Amino acid sequence: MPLKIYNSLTRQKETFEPIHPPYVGMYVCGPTVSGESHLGHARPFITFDVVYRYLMYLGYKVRYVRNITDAGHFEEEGRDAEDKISKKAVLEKLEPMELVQKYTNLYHWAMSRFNNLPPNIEPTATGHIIEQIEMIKTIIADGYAYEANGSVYFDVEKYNTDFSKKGQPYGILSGRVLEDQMENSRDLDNQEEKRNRSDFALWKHAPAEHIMRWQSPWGEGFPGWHIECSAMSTKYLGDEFDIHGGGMDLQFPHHECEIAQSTVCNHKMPARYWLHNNMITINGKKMGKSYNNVIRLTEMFTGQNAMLTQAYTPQTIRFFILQSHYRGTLDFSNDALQASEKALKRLWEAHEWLSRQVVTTAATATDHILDNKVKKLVEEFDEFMNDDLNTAKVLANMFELVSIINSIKDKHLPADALSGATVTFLQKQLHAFVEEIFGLKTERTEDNGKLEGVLQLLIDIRKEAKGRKDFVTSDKIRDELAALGVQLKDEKDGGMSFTLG
RNA sequence: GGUCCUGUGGCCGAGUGGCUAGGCAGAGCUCUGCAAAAGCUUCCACAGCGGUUCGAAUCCGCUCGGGACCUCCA
Repeated sequence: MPLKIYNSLTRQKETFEPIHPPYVGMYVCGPTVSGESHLGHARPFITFDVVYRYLMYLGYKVRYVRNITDAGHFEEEGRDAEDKISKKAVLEKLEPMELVQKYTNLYHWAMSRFNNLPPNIEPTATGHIIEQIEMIKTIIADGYAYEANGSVYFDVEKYNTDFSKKGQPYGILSGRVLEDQMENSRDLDNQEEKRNRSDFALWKHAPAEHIMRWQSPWGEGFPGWHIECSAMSTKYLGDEFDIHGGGMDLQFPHHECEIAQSTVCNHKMPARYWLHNNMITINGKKMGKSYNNVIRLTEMFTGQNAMLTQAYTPQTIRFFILQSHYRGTLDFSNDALQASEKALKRLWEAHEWLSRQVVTTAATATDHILDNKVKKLVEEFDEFMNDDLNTAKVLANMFELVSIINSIKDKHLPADALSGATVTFLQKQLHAFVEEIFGLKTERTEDNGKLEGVLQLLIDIRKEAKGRKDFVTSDKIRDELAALGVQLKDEKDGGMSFTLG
């Protein structure tokens, strides 16, 4: 069964066929580094990290490009005509690039805590001003943009008229009809510069107080909201590439404008498959700055936010996101996060135990029904992922397997119930899906060597105490370690294990 | 106002018309020096009304509720 993904452009699931197999080009809209990332931002980056990992698992050679927007984008267009980044820089008495660097660093730190793989190319908007200007020049030359008072606007109506004939009207992605837009578009300042209200800026004239500014054929200014993605995706992935991703809220106008710009310049729809993840909500409302309900990632990790009853690890959040399908909304709550925390721990412990088992491949199964069930559950991992990346269903199967693994571990099921080949297959696929594709990892990593040695010593002493029925000593060790957050667990075979936190 | 999505058990969440998703929480049991962990069993469900169908959470209609986009937004 081949990979099928839901294409926002056609509004249906389609079989994924790369333009130039085995190569795959994927562009994902990255962050605007004018502030801290919040929980909502985590979703696309984790979702598309899993897409990236899964494509590689399937054997594709992927070039994953995710930009950093470190220039442009208005707080409120026209009102003070001030660049968001430069505005904040003034307030904080910082150099714009100092601010950009600070939030870029924070963003990279959060990405690595989530165990997101770095993209192959992470281009910045400020590093591609020339490419953007060149693209704007082409659009003007082709007659789809015009200059007004040092700014350049895209002529949406002309584009729509001409490209509707080619089956690609403005609004093709979001399903909007330009005529409706014209009537309902909100009143904005600087409208008088535009020929039509739906026209959007490619280049903005910089007023005197604007700090971030570049020379252009139209005077000093800075690029418009959408042109950077067109310029950078074209430069690194070509006129036509495979996958374009981002949050659903970018579908309009951002991705719609990207399509228009790129199509004029390159005479092609830029991407074949458009993937959009849904929003994270909180109390049913989208988490976003306009709603004043964001929880920043640093707050998630420390618990320092009034909406949080505790801190959550990056892996808990990653698991939480993977438990739902990426196209549905996902509601945040402490209860839900706590459930994820426990579930992840259970999954991880079973996976870890199983991966330590040495298997005799030649062994045959004594329980053929169970053996077949396990094989089926594992084989379905691929099947579910191929059905529009249904990570939730894969996890459901994993938990059925966790029960079986734990039963064997606790000797409720005989060790030879499964064939060696099945156990090896299970080990291999669990490793592939849990670690390589879902990108989950254990939280306890560093300085474990010495600590584990000390713990093992305590465990040995406790075992000896138990052996001579000195429960005062054994309970003391257990309880005091528990108070420090180290949980000891007696196992069936007289062994003992521990978990931190 | 326009376009679209959505309503699943205490909570979160999958669900291709017919077969208990799964997780967390609750109850009982097993194991255990006691716990914890784990296993087994179990409770709780498809917003409402009507229609199609042998059969609907799943298709259609209506009603009610929630949300997103139309403006920077992941």
